Amino acid sequence: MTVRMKDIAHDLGVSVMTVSKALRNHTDISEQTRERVLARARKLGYQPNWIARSLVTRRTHMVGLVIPDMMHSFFAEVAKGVTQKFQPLGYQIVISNSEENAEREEEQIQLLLARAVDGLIIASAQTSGRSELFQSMRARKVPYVLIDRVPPGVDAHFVGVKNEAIGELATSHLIERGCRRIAHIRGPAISTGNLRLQGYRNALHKAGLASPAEYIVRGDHGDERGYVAMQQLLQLKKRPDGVFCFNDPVAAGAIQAILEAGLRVPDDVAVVGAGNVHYSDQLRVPLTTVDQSSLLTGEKAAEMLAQCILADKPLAPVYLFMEPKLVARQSSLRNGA
Amino acid sequence: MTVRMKDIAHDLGVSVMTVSKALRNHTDISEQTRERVLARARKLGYQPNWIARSLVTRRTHMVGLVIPDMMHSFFAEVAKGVTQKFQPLGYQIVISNSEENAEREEEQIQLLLARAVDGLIIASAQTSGRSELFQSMRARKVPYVLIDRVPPGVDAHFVGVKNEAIGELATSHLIERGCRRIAHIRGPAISTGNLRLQGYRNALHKAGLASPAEYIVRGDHGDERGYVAMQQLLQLKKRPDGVFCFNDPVAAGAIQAILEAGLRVPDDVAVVGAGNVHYSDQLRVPLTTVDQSSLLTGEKAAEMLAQCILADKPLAPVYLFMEPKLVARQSSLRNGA
DNA sequence: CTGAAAGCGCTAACAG
DNA sequence: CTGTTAGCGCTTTCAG
Repeated sequence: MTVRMKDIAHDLGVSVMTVSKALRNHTDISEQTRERVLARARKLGYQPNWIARSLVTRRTHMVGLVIPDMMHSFFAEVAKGVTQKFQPLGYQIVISNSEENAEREEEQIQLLLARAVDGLIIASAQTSGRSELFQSMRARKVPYVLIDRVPPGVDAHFVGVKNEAIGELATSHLIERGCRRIAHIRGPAISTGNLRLQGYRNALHKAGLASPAEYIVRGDHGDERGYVAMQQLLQLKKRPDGVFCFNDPVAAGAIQAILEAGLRVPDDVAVVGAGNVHYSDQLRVPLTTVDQSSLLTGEKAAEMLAQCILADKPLAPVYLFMEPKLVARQSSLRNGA
Repeated sequence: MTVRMKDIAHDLGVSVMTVSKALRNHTDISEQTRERVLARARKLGYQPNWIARSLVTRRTHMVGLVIPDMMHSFFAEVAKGVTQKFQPLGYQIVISNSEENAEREEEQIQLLLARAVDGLIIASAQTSGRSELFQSMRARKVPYVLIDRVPPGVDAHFVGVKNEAIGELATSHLIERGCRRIAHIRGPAISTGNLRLQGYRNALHKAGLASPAEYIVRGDHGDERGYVAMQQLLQLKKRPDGVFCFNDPVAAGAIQAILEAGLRVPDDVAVVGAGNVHYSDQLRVPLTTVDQSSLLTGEKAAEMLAQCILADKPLAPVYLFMEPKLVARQSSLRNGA
């Protein structure tokens, strides 16, 4: 069976308490007994039982990470950032997949709370103002940090990119490159999608360009949807000469549709994505995109959460909005300006 | 504070035991009291404390997943498969990143054991025969399933692809397409890398083709390494006309090197990868690759582990080797045969 | 410096 | 059907 402190104590003829203290480097233990305990522990291959320890200390040294899709390379990168920051602190990460489903997200969070994780990092899939969930979390005093998306009606720690700026950067870039009929394949109706759309509109407005309603089509997250959305755009009488896509997977799908239609990228239609996923420079047409510091998002969220956990009391919410950066590549490289 | 069973019991004037049984739908509780308990629990927003429960039941309903790199889309896909299978069973996944480092892997596994996970799924980074780790796991009777790689000297449940077949499929394909000077950018010195190399050799041998030593260069996992390795190959007097790359990221790097050298893919050099990562058909040159059923790997490993956990005693090791499938795309589409 | 007492929140086993 | 007793492995508190 597994060795317990009791076993070590028994072997050495000391009390369990002595063992406990020795193992945790308490000061009020003689150097000699500490050595004896440590030696014995090593020989028996003792591993502390974290379950028991957690029950009394009320610390599990686990943090929950709730994301909508681990296959999306943005979230994978965030997860990596979070892990990198927390692993050295002795924390482990429990990952939950909400599959972009608000109810499942809620279930998973409840489960994580039942497991008494020390904190949570959440890329929320909530769309309507179901803020009870977050209120109940606050009531329980479980620290949490939101990332990427701002659920409606929630006021909490947040780390993400300036989404409106993404839309503006991408769209202005297309304008500079000489595009005049600029479409947008928009994302889902959550903060990221809405704000990028808003940025797109701002940029067009500033440049005095029109944005006809039919130039805005729904693309969601995936590349299949981007493909379909682009086909739709290509059938318009006034075909767009530039498209800003919600994210890189959508843009990849859009490019495929354009090429299949016998058109050229960027000469006939220029394309800009967002996210700068790590293979975006290796796509059929190297993709112009807007970098949103995915890894850093994970790292910053982890740091924030770690602070909350250490503080051991609710801290005033901190909002960290990161500045996006345009990464110009071939998909928007046209004769234009 | 958080509500405990004690609170419900006190409110209702019953014992904690009654509450406990009612909440877990034990049979020997009257319908009436069960209702009362459930109602009260709901009103108070009671959540069972899994820590306490785990301490006595010795079941945590957590499984550990140890992988070398969560950014590599193969492992992300595996993780997704594992999660999909386990989430409905009420299990949660603790993910640990070994960063391809054997010692860190060992630490992480020890930590997971200390957390008393019910089981483990491991893509091991062990290179030398340090099998003590796995022996100690067996001694502790923690069920575990290995995936993707077979560490030397370990005999345990396994799910992975037939790596030798991958090498044979890819290389034979290049031969069929008319390549005669076929190089290999090999992976790391673990089972996957070694076996794919072996398959490459087998195929060449069967076809009576030579495999000069300088045609085999080290590429490891990443695309930067594939890029460098390819540059090296391009400088040989007898330039290869076909390259089988350890995996798709490496192949992407190789293609980049070829194009930058002013050569064409596949006409000057044909390229085949392995893994069929989800963006491989959208690369600059759509990549011929060998599919290894990543998602299925995760799902099957999860099923296997779930069985072991349910069985509650050591089961004879089961080895599941999946059949790879060639996915022919443009990067190998040449005039050849 | 060491240890005895008490308890974290829950459940298994048995008694009523 | 309900409750009592005991204890999971550990730590906190406080007395020697």
